[in-house]
Amino acid sequence: MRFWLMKSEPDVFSWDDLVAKGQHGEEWDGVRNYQARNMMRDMALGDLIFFYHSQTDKAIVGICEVCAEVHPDSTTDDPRWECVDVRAVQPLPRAVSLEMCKNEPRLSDMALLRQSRLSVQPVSAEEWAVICELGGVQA
DNA sequence: GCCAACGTTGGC
DNA sequence: GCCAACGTTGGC
Repeated sequence: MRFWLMKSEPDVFSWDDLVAKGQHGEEWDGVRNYQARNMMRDMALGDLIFFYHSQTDKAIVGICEVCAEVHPDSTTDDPRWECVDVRAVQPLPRAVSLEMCKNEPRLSDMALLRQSRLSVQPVSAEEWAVICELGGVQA
């Protein structure tokens, strides 16, 4: 099992929106970036994903999981674009802000900090554990 | 609202 | 295949 992080603008699609989708989850459509798409191609059922609110929040707010592996993005006819489906697992008791990540030396290599524009990114097992700790979640 | 970073497009 | 122009994302 691997770990990932996905970004969404809460005004467009928020954590609460994902929770409202229930067990069927939601297609993570709209990605038009090869690097991000390639990450989704590498995802397996049950992989865990941090849900990050960009722009207004700038914080990791929840954990979701892959509930359907990569398939064509239903929002385009362009066969280049594929995506996975995700569903909410649990919110973080304490949101982990971007600033908290910056202030944590063990997270200094995170893609979130080094490649701020990448919307789907890998998270190492170590980084996952640190963020769970900061967020008040049993890893 | 600005700007840095960076991805994409298209002319040559 | 290079590079200038341009568009988008996201932090500040």
